[in-house]
Amino acid sequence: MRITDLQYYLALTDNHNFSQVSQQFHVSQPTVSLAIQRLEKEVGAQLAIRSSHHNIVSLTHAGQVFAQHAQAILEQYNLALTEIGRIDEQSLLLGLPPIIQISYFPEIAGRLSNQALEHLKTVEVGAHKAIQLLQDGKLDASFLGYLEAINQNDFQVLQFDQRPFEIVVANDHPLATRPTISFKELADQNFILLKGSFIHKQAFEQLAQANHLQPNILFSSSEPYAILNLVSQNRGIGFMVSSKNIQHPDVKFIPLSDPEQPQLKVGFVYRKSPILTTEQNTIFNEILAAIHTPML
Amino acid sequence: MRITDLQYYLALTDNHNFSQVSQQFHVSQPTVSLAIQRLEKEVGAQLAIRSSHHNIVSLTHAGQVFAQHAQAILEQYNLALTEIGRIDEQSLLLGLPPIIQISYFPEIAGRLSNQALEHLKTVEVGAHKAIQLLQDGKLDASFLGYLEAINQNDFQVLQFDQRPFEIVVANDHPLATRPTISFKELADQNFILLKGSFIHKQAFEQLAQANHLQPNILFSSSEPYAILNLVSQNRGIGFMVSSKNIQHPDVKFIPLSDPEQPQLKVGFVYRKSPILTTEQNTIFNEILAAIHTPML
DNA sequence: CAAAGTTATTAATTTTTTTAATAGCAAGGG
DNA sequence: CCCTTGCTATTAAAAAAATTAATAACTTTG
Repeated sequence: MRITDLQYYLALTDNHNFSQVSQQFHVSQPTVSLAIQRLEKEVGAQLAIRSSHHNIVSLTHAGQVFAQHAQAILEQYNLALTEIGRIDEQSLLLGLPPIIQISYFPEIAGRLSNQALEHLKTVEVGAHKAIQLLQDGKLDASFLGYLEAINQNDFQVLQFDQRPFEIVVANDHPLATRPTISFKELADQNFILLKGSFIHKQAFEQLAQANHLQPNILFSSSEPYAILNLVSQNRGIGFMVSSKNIQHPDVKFIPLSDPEQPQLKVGFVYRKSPILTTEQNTIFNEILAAIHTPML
Repeated sequence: MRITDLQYYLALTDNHNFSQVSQQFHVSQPTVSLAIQRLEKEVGAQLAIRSSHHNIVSLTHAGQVFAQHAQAILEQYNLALTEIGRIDEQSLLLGLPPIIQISYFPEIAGRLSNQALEHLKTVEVGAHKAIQLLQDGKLDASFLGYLEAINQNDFQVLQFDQRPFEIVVANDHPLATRPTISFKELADQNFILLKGSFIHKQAFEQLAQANHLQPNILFSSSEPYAILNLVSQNRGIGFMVSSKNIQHPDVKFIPLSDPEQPQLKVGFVYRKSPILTTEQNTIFNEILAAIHTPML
């Protein structure tokens, strides 16, 4: 069985037309015809039901089953090629969601050696995209921010921190003296949110829904300091995970008192048995050591 | 890329010897040599480090990465062959753990049409083995008995019932009048357990451990009625999930009062997007309908 | 019933794979 | 040291497999 035959077959399952497949791959029509016959002989079952009827090639039951496996094989094949293609770059390619980049990565980076930092490349991705890229072999590992535990069979997810979302108000805001605030007290406030952070939005909506509110969102910025500035001018209030990396003299972070509140969970994810060069492995272990030390 | 080349390569990763691989596959040594060269050319990287040195062929980093993918591809290939090989039998092959066979399957079978029952074949398997066989394409679906939620990415697990384990005593046993019993009261009892049911054993040990006991197990039988008989003769007490399919006039099932007690969870598992013949699909849907009706 | 669109078959050609023979290399034993 | 042993690579020839162009055969459609 050859990979090209599988490619023809998979194209056929899309196309339902031998001739078109042959054109797609710049080969003659009998090539495709014979390729499919070869496959059928090898698996011992008819895969496609041909009809000189215009346009209609349908799959047998075996053909449908086989299509799934053919796809899986091709994916694995492509994965192999991209992964091996990436080997020469001796760096470790890391996914980094925006929130982590802001709130955690400075601290983690501080714990890494220069040698490790030099060979570390990061790509900005959300949690969903990160898993996708890992699956495609386009990332070696990724940080993740999420609200609900992530379960991915083939990947190891290490959760290394968790912290609540807080309300940000100006120091001279009426709420600034409060030790805690419940979300439903904020029905009339204007919110300034973090743009591009799917997680902040998700957490915000979760709280809004639980409290049956539809809070007004004044503005979204992808730059946390822009938000703190606007908050300090009392243009609105913020909703953000507190972090020692995000500070402003004129604003105050106030915890929520809601009994059920979303928590930002922060994790590190990688293939269960990653094969790394010794250089990559060194960096990898440094990162693992860094996240195993509690965050401030 | 051909499957046979991958087979040679994988054998080589075991063997570290081109000549032995060639003998294994009854081909000449240059065949293997050239196959590996072809692979290396196709993936664009050296895979094996040869040495005319006796016995030492080692893998490059790329070679190790590629070995993983080669294995995955071969597994998928074999899976395709076995699955397609099973298609002709028009029946649905179902895994059935012993406990389910005794406690649930009679009721479920009663809800199926004759047509469905005729084409249903069952294989006795534990939960672990069931998932293994599903992954190998050797089962279409399986019932599962388990204590802790099962998480399997590629499979759909429907939990359709859950019930506690109970103590079985003879009607004239001193404990027979009790509405409930706590497990730690049973330290001095002789137990008669269900043999071959990994789940019963696991639940029993869980309770024993939680109560810091090492209860005496008098006997294990794989036949539930043998247990009930012995219990009725006051030879010992039983530990079993109650079921209307397992009854005996001279014994009584008594619930445990322990706050934390294991529950037998009963589920049905199948590939997320199963491809079934229309006949199989009919049976499949009947089973789904049957388990969606609450059990007695 | 002819035209258009499809897949299968055939025989010739081309490409790829396999082989037998052999070269070449390194280690180990006398 | 040299010969033997055990290995892989390289050849050139042979065998096998894949591809093609040409064409047959079939079905629907106008």
